[in-house]
Amino acid sequence: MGELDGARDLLIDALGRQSAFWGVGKVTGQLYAVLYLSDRPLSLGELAESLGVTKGNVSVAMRSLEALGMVRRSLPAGDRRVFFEAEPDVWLIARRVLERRSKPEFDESFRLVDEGAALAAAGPASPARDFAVARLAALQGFYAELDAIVAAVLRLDPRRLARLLRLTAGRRAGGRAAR
Amino acid sequence: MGELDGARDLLIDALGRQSAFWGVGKVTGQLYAVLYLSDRPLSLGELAESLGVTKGNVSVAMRSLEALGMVRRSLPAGDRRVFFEAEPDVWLIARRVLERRSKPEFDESFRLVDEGAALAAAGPASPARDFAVARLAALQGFYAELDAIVAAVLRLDPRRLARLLRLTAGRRAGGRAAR
DNA sequence: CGCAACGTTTAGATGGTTGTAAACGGTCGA
DNA sequence: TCGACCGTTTACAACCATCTAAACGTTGCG
Repeated sequence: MGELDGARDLLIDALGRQSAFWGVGKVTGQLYAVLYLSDRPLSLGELAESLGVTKGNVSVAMRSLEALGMVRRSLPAGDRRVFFEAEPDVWLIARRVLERRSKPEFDESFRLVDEGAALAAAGPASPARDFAVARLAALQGFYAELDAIVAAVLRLDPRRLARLLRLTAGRRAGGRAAR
Repeated sequence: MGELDGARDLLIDALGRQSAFWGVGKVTGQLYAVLYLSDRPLSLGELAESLGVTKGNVSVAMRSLEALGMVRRSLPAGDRRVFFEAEPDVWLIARRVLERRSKPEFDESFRLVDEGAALAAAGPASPARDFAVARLAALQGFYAELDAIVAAVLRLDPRRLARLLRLTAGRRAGGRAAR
């Protein structure tokens, strides 16, 4: 079991870094790592002990994980404890996070840029205004393209998408890689 | 000029939100917004005044913006002031940020997962080990696919990429009109 | 009943980030 | 060479997120 524990510690480190980097808190990712490698659901107390943190800390972190759809809660009959198990489909998780967390923030900026572009276009003509209008139009184009990419990532089968992009990248953008 | 100022304030808000969301600090994005809409380079003092923050604050923020390749510094002959202008290619910026900031963090996690997978595979066979090995293999697949997507975004022309993905998405799911 | 186990909530400490204010150093013009 | 102007750096204050510890409410069991 030594190697398994070592592997688990490495994953705890890896996912803890990731979750901290994406602004979701360190223990959040660490808890997911523990559940991801566990072949049975774990109770809140077990999770707390496995990371050496308090139950209160785990309690709030699990709420975030549930909100992101990263874990499921199960309540066995005849047991007061609540058990958690990891959602194993990491692509599903990535899509959900992108959709529920990044997308709204992104859309709000998009809306503000649209509003600003309309406002600037309504102003009296001047060199400064023309410059700003052109810049805002370029920014709108960027947002639109980014939106298309995000939409594709959200809707396409990731395996197919990765292969498609690998092919296109290999051909240096220009070949027809359809099949 | 009223409409222009309004539009500028909206962009300051939009990009300030974005930069704060991506963990780069609020004023950083705000400063870029000011420069992005300015038809002439601005000095550090002008930037500080336009946002109502101190010059010291602007000084450090501009350092970050330079490190990300989001602004350029120009030193006109016969003027002690330093002037800044925005890099206008937002796709170029997005790619650079993805490359210099997200990619290393992502690669480090990838490496740790690889290491963990190798370690787990080396351990004595058991149901728990087989489970963990399978899970880690799935995670490695996820990272590999994600890597392919990121590589494509980094290398392809964004306009072509957006169109390609729009087409593919349209063929697979219902057509999605651009905004 | 009363106790024990469990998860949740709250108050407080702690650390990291972000901003200000002011001292500092360098450079140009008079 | 003096003085004014700029940008940079430093020290410090304010804030926000995160964690712990402990009180709390609930539930099952003897």
